[in-house]
Amino acid sequence: MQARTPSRASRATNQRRAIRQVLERTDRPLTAAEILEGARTAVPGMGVATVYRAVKALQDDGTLHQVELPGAVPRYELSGKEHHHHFHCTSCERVFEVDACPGELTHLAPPGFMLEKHEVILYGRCPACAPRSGSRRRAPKKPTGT
Amino acid sequence: MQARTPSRASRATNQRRAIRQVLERTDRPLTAAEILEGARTAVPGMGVATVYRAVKALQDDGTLHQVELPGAVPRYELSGKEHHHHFHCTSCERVFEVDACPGELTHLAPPGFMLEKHEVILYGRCPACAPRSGSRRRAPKKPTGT
DNA sequence: CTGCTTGCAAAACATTTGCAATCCC
DNA sequence: GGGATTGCAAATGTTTTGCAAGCAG
Repeated sequence: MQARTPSRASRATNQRRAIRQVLERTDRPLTAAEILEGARTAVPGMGVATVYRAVKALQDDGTLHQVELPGAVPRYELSGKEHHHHFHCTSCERVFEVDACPGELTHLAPPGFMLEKHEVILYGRCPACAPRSGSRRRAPKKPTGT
Repeated sequence: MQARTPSRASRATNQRRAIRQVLERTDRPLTAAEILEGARTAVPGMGVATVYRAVKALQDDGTLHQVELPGAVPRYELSGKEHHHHFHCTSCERVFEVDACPGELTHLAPPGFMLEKHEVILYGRCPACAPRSGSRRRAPKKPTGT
């Protein structure tokens, strides 16, 4: 009943393509700085502003999602995933996806408060930073912001 | 084996006293801006830097505690409370204490991850912002930072 | 007095925005 | 060609820090 709305405000540029690819290649939410670093391998001259603007456009676009964590710079991950939470490594500061969820938490809200949603963040050591028996993964590297 | 260390780096100044009082009078975590506003009724000329430095000193002191929430400016609350979480009102942005806890969440951590602690944040409407049957409390007022 | 504290202003960070040049369609 | 997009730099908003003056002990 309606032709494709061609008025998509989003254009396919090299930088946006690069940004999306970085997110697709990684299995964890990335900070703007991490995205920039990764995207620059494809588009060397990319500036910070572009990352922020593209990330915003891709959010409106529904392509990606912002992940806000306590006392940390926001991360971005591709949309389409099911309800999940995150694990924040206290050593390398990287954030990982956690597909589990404690479930309904309505009963935790004090009387008079209307619960709309919840957020659960787990803290600890990721496999690469675990004290012993650490699996051999990427070397930990702290993101710029904290 | 050692006398009381009198070298307590913390002195009792009007501004620190004022800051502590503001926290004591309020039953919810406050932002630096909220603390400053409240403390200025007692010490009119107080500057922002003093709030941040005092808050830091009072943290080392063990007097208060920093509450970090996703995408929000940090709040501060008095220490000594038991393990609890927070409710972040999506309307007035104020943060409230929640004495409940979903309990042990070790089972949520993916294999290979060592869980050290967890954080649960509830979002929704506080009693003052609830759509209907709202109890008559302080008028909502958004804090400066977001 | 001694040196921790304070207020002011500048600095540090992360993110946003103005603007002219550039690229997509 | 026209408008969305980009890079640069300046602007924001929040927290930190340098420094000289002030206050607590």
